[in-house]
Amino acid sequence: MEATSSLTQEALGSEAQRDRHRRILDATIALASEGGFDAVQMRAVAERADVALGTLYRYFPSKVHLLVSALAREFEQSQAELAGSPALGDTPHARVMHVLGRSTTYLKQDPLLTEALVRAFMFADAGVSTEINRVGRMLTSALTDAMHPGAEPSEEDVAIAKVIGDVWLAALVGWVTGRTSPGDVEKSLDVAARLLLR
Amino acid sequence: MEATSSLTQEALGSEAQRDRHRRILDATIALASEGGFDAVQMRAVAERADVALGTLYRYFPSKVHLLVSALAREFEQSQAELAGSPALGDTPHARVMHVLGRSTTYLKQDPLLTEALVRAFMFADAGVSTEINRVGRMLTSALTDAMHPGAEPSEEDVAIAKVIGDVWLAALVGWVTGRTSPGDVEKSLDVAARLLLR
DNA sequence: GACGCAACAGGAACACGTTCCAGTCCCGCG
DNA sequence: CGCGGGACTGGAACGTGTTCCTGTTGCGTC
Repeated sequence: MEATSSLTQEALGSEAQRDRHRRILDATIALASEGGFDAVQMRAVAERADVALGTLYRYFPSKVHLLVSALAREFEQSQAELAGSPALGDTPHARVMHVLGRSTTYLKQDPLLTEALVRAFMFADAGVSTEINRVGRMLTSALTDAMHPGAEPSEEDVAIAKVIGDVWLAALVGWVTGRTSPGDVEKSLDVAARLLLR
Repeated sequence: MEATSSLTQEALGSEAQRDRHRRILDATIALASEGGFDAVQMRAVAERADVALGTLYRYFPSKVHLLVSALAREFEQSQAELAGSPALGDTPHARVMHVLGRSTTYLKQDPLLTEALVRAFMFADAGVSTEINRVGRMLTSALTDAMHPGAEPSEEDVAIAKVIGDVWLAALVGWVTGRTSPGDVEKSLDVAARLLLR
């Protein structure tokens, strides 16, 4: 296996370039954690990552690309961490809620980072659909696996997982835009999962 | 009843002010229809509405407020137009899809306007939650009424309507960000409604 | 009709995303 | 070692959302 986990689809040539790439994403996550979407300013990212502004734009063509790429890396890391611990629970509903609860708990711990990433997700256009679809697939497969561990998901399982993903997204939007509380996110998900998994 | 339908929560004093308010929202809708979110530039809105930039900001404290207010007015108007024509269909699923199909058809006719409004919805913060919740309530009650016409909606009806609203939002986001087609919006909604209304 | 004041017009100024350019550095190749 | 070209730096510059300031106008009050 590769040593450095494919950070994006394109392989960067030199070691120095991989390092710049990593520093930029690190700086992005750090700034987002500290001050949310607005604090991720391109000049600030460049300065903290110790690259010139033009270089930052050479690596990521826009702020949204940058944030979505950072989101994808974080999501991948957390999924990798969780890969070893299966969803607990006796019913599909319980296991799905376990998976969703873990993710939501993680997001709640870093509300500003969540705000930045969700906002970027919302503002993305077709140009970043690759990264976005990657995140969507990871979530869908995590949910279908929780519904029926180890089994090949049926078409209906996938449809249900997608609906739950939609509810999750809408609930996150409500939360990061300050209209609902993080508790409401889990409540919405519980209601949706109950309605869908019966 | 009032003659001029409360455009926002606050009543504007003079006739001239109500007229400015209307002109501003008209200009917003027109620019959004022509060029989407990016074309709704505050200077352009001010010029087309024939008000000064400072005046525009006196009426609407941000571009997002402006767009969400415009969305609320449009939504209210379309709901008022549709109030006379009940949802057709023999089952809750059919009636809900009829309601959703009408709205989606309407949105498809004006994709740039839809893009502008959905983007604004996504970028809104707590300051515009009043308008946003108004839109959400209108949608929810339209759906619960389609599910069981004339009846008082049960708690479960409301929960189902909210999930469908979430799916609708997520599907619209996918569409306006260029990741899916308008046809996919209706497909997602159909799948969700089928899963929920059984 | 005169006064006072809030709203408005016109426009400058600032912040941040984005683009662009001139000069410099690094690295492989002859 | 010297060259050439791509990558990087530093910084200027532009567009648009937002703020602010100054002067003017409309309108209710006396």
